[in-house]
Amino acid sequence: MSVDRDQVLRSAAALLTRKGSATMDEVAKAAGVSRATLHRHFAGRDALVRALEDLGLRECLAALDDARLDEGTAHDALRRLVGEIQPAAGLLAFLVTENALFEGESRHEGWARIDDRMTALFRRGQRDGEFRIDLTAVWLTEALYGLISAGAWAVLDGRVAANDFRHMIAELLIGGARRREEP
Amino acid sequence: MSVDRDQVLRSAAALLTRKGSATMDEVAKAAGVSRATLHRHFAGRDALVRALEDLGLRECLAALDDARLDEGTAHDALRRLVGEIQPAAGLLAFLVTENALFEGESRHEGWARIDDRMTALFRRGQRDGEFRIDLTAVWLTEALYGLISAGAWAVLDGRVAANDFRHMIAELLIGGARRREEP
DNA sequence: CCCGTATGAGACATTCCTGTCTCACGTGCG
DNA sequence: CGCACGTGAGACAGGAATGTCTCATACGGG
Repeated sequence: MSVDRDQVLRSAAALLTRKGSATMDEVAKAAGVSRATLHRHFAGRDALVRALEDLGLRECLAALDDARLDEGTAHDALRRLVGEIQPAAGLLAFLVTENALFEGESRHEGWARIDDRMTALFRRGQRDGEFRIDLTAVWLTEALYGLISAGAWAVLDGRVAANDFRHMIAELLIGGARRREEP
Repeated sequence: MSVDRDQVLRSAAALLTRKGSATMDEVAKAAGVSRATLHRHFAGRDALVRALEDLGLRECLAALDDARLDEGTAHDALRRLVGEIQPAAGLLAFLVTENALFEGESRHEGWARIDDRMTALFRRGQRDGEFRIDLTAVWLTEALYGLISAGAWAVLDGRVAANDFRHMIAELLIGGARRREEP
């Protein structure tokens, strides 16, 4: 009977990513609830986006924790991260795209911490000689966001199987598209 | 005196990518023109998005032509493509993100042709043994879109230098982040 | 069983956006 | 100079979206 708040947010993210001008009515329909109920849970569009931020932030932090980024090789940590973050990929795609992460001129504070942890992973990989250094850690972080978003959309559109999400993203980011003699 | 139509469209794309719910008034302000003038050039929001589609389509097709995708190695063709498409990266980021490319259920016809040409490049690279085959050509195409968008945003935010755009994207896509002994 | 709780449907006033119009101003050209 | 053209600023009505409200209904616990 009770509405699944997180599920509503996920539907909203999926819709808003593809149609940023969607109205509250459309969001409600997409989530399968009435506009009245949507308003009971989220005071307005701003509150809805805020809630999306919060949920995305929490899920990303949880994924970062579960991925144990400082254990093992940076390669393996990155693979774990992509796998752990997959459930939040849709939310992430929305948040990365939308200005939601920016307040004023600088990035959302909580988001900056996520950025930092990811960048730190790439830096560790570079220090340990696992990652090349001509591609900056900051760029690798941005690229990871971009690939996760692209992966989320590709899965939604049926262009990539959900089961391949982790492999496609992690292997492309780590090893690139070049064919190699030795694995 | 006369308004630069393409410049208005580029400003609109940059704004709409980050704030999909922006109003015509905000678009006009961002482009540095009055709302009246914006309306004189684009009948309404739909017409504006249509014009964005057209411009993006034209620039991407031009980039594809100039990149001569079927000449030389697939690696080099990809590098040329990324370089040629950089001026259109902002537009592309908007079009990839927004539902603009979808009409009904299937992708915009003109866009499907661009997709095909890019995918064909990756397939050629796979046939010639340049690209690995465990990452599908369709995914590599999607990933290229994602990386171009991420690159456009990173440049806009000053996180990556404009001059590094081509290298960061092409090298990451081709070679990945892994450090190698032999180049 | 009955009551509390949460939802869906719809009405409503208000606010905001849109699309169009008019008028004044500045620029370029003949 | 005088004219044509394009623009900025603002007013305006119409419409769409928002936010709030009421009422009926369905479910679930006590």
